[in-house]
Amino acid sequence: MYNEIPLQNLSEDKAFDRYERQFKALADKKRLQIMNILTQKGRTCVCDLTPLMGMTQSKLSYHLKILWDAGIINKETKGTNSYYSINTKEINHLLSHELCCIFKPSC
Amino acid sequence: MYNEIPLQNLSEDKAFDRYERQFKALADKKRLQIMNILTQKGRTCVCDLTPLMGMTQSKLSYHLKILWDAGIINKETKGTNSYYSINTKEINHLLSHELCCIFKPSC
DNA sequence: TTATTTAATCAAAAAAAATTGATGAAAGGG
DNA sequence: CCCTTTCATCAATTTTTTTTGATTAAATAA
Repeated sequence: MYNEIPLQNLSEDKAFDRYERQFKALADKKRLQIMNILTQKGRTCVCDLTPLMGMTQSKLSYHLKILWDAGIINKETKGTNSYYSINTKEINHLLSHELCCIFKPSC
Repeated sequence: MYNEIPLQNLSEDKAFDRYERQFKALADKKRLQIMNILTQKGRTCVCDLTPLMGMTQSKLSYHLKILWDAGIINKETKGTNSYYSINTKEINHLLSHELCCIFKPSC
């Protein structure tokens, strides 16, 4: 029993992989706070983000990587600094207008 | 160091708890598939969902509870059967129109 | 009443994600 | 060149989530 091939899981399967990763990236309060700060302050470097988030640099880098891997934030390196910002297009694609307001400067 | 109170975390803090739980509920491919089936078939009982998802009843109940606890699906019991359906209002509140189409019958 | 069906829950095990502290790499400054 | 700053990554540990199989409860049919 339960060994039969499920009815779904053929084409949507791949698409859901991406959504799973993106929702997973947002499924953490600390990462939501990071998103919110990036929304309010715009492009921000890790050194400024660290005291704002009150977490160690190592932990912050870990969380930024998860958001970046999911494609919902952008990364830009200048000298020794890394600047992160919201990937507005991707966020608009994913979230409701109301929620986008929490993660978008224009609201 | 790192003992100072973060700038944020005062009012948004509570709000993000809810979003964290909802994104966490969506952050799993199996649960996304459940959402998609409920969208396409509408109100469905666990006994019909079980073969569609190809998973044990125990596991399915676990995942349904996570979605229900997050408030993104509705539950209705009739006799010994439990019927689940999308909470369209909550999903519209959370997700983009494009994504809602994947989780909404009307598209 | 007894047996059956449906679905929720529980405890233990397995798997995945987060935290910590240390190390390493790259860019600049002196 | 040496030193400092900034940030990413690594390995080990801790925490959280998921899976599994068994048990329980509620409704109902025989």
